Amino acid sequence: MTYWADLHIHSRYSRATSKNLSLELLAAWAEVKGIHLLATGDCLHAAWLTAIKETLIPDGNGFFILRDPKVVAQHLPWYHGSLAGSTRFILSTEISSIYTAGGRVRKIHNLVYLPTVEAAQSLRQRLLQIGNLDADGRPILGLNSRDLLAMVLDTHPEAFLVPAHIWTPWFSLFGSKSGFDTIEECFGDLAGEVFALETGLSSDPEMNWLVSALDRFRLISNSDAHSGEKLGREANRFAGAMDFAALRGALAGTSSVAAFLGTVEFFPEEGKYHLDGHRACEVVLTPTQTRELGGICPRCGKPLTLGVLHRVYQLADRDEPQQPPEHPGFVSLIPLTELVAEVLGKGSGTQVVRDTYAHLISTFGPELPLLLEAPEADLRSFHPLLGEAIARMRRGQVLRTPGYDGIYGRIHTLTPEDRIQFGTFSPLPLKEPHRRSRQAHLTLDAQQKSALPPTIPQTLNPEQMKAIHAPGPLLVSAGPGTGKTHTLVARILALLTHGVPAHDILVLTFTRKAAQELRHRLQLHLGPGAALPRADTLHALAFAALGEQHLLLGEDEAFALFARAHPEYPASKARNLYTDLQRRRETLTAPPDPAFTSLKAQLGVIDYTDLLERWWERLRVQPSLVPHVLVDEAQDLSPLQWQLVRALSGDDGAGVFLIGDTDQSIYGFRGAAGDLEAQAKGLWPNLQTLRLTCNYRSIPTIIRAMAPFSRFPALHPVQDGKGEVRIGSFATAEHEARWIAHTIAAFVGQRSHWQMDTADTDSSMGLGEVAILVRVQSLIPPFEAALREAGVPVYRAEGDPVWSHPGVAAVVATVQQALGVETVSNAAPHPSLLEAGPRAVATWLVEQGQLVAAFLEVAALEELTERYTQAGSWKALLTQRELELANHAAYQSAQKVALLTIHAAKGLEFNTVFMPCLEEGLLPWHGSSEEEERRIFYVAMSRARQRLILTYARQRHLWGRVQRTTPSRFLVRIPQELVRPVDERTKTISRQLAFV
DNA sequence: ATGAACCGAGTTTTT
DNA sequence: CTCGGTTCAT
Repeated sequence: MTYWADLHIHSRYSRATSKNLSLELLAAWAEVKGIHLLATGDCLHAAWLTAIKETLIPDGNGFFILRDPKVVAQHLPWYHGSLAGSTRFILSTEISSIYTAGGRVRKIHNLVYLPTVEAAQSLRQRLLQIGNLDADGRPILGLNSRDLLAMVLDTHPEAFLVPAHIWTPWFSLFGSKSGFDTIEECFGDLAGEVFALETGLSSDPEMNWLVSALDRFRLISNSDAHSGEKLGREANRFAGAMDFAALRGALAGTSSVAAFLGTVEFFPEEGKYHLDGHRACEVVLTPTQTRELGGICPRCGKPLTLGVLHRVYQLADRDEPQQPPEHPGFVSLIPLTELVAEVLGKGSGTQVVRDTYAHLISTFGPELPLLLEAPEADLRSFHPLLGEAIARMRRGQVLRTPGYDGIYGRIHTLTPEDRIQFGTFSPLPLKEPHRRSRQAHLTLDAQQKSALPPTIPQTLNPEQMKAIHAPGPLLVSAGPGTGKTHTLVARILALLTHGVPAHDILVLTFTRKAAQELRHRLQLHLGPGAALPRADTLHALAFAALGEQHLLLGEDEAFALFARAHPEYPASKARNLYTDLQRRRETLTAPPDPAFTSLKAQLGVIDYTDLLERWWERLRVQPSLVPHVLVDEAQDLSPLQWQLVRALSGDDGAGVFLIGDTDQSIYGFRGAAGDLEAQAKGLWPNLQTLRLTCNYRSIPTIIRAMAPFSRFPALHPVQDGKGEVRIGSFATAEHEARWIAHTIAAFVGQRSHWQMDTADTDSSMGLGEVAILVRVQSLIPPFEAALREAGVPVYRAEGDPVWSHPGVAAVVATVQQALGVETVSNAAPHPSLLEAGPRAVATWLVEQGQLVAAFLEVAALEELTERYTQAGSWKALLTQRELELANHAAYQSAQKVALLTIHAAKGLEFNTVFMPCLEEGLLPWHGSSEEEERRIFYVAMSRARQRLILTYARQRHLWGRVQRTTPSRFLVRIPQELVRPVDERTKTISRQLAFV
């Protein structure tokens, strides 16, 4: 069994606490929060200890339970669900030690845990000799930490001590003002008796992983709550029996039956001393920047106030966080009240926020599981913006404005643009989340071995349910918006629930991003620290399986080698011959190419297709079957990849689960193998096929408009919100672009100018909810220009904005200089790469292209690595933390109108989608197959939730010439009765704004 | 060998 | 139009 524990709170007898705090109230709040084990806090205080003895009784395992569980119900009148009164308590207190050591005044807070009331009374007796225990729930004693620990250990063999919020400046073990630099300095000969540390609200485990001296400690996180509302804002997850000895064993790492599974945390930037700076000078600096400035404020010339991050860096002996193998992970959260307050644009103490909180808890259950794993679709149907906010929080897509010099940091999930759009809305429409048929909760298999029983999401419709339990080989044909990933994740969780070990499950995705997303979602369900099934791309698995003895070529380098291997090919044809060869290798129709193959072998390099080919060869010689292989986006598999899936999963395919949608196969040019069902049946004739037909994304009108573009019967709409499909025609491409730009600008700027639909008050045009989707990149610039002219911020999916970060730019410049090349790469390095050291970085740089041309001749990776290393260490120039900060800063600008190719928009969704340039030759693209173009059209339409606006121009400046155009043949396929033309009224406004 | 003039086509993108 | 590749001229 697993449980959540909050091991640091205070009673009403501590300073600045809520005066109505009682154990019953705390128990009730713990239940609402999803906390199973709660510290009593203040257990050495006479009055609180009396309350503990009166209200609680020992549970026989070193914890305490309510004497009368029924009393909790009356403590939260706003909560209409039932409360079981099952919260357990652990006797605890925080002690503030103020003493002199090493010639300095030390102020240290420590947490103490005790298994029996007798132990608490005995410790109380001893500490009464030293100071007053009843003046404050958190006693202040002139007792040094080492001696306190000695007394604790002497009190009861199982009693233990945990240094509290170790990085805060004023009262902690490592505090910059009055702390120590090492555990040993603080605890002396007893340092070995300390096995856990509380990281506190302003640091997270990752920061602590910079300090190798902390590797041996478990890092716990607690709320330090002074009121019921604040319980569980940070908390710890444990597996194993709920008893004191097991808990202690889990934290000490000495238990074989209990385990510490990690924490939920605040985003540490929220802390008010996170970064360095000067409040008055409005100067905020990262530790590296501070160091570069010699610790002096560039504005006033006085020493800067150093933050927690700086203090961590001072004691750090690593340049990048390194997670010790025995350390579980963590998840960063924002308290639900804060999220609701942000969504509503109200203060977190207001009545409407409380009411909404109450409604959410009553609907979805306790807060922690809600934040961690409530299905996004349900949250969105409760309230779209709240769903979005929680989704962003889970992805870590939060806006972090780090705190400094006493100023609290801010964590937001919504941008100012979102605020403008949504801020004026009425409060949450308190409607029930859409009810999908709920099925009985799966009963846990009795012999289920997993230490951590995952819960299968309870929101699955009957089709999805079938897809989760049907035996393999199984193909699930999942149209757009039908809950593809949801179903995939649920199937994985069902396997785990039935006792399949994580390592018997392999999930294949097409992009690393998709793999990451899946791992993230699984982790959310399974909890931090749980064993996750392998989820990765075939290429990544092949790379790992083959070992890293070869340099992996980028596309350009591979082509350069191909051309060199075939000097007889005219340059004009070589590129085509190369792409043709690569596609034929993917489709298993390529004749051997000895010249190319041997040149690669000679140079010790491989290309991406080689990865797959070699792995397949290897698997044929040394089969290595995985009992359960699940394939996401199966329509994108090439025949070569199909063979690999088969090689991994065996001929009977009993463990094979494929999910995808033939209608969304738009990567034919890359060798994707056409008809999904035919391909799969070809490999496993006994394949069973299911289809998901309920679309949770789009309104009925859009779904009906999409239907003619699908080979399958129309999807069943679940959403019933308002919206529309519109078609507009314009005299010229310029008019089209300006109309779209002004339509968006007018709506964004002044809602009153929005005339498309006078009844419109929904959220469908919020910035960040609008996309303009085009067939080819070259169509993007005119729209970008028109939007900028209209003052609308634009997002273009071009290279990762992290490259504009000064630290990253410095690294790039250094590498360029050292290697004598002009460009390095447009792709962002994965943070894990930075941990892996210079060799990995060098390999990555080579993979990314441009560098191979310079280095193929010298070939040896060692030389590359050495030259790179001489150029200056990557680590010295850029820490992972800063890279992340840069990423987040970049994200602050991702809430804009998205201007994307349809291919790039695959898998995304928007409330409003504009599809311009719908002209023959552009969509369908001339020279492409009508089938593939049809699917591209379908993918684009199906991105829209509420509003889909299709436009074309009758005249377009293209390729240096003004061309007359004809409307796309696809437009007439849309049933005209569904379409509202761009009408006169709108045109009038458009004319004023845009037409000449 | 290098440079000017000429010609023809123009996607999508991940590993 | 713009880019790359080919061709033709020096």
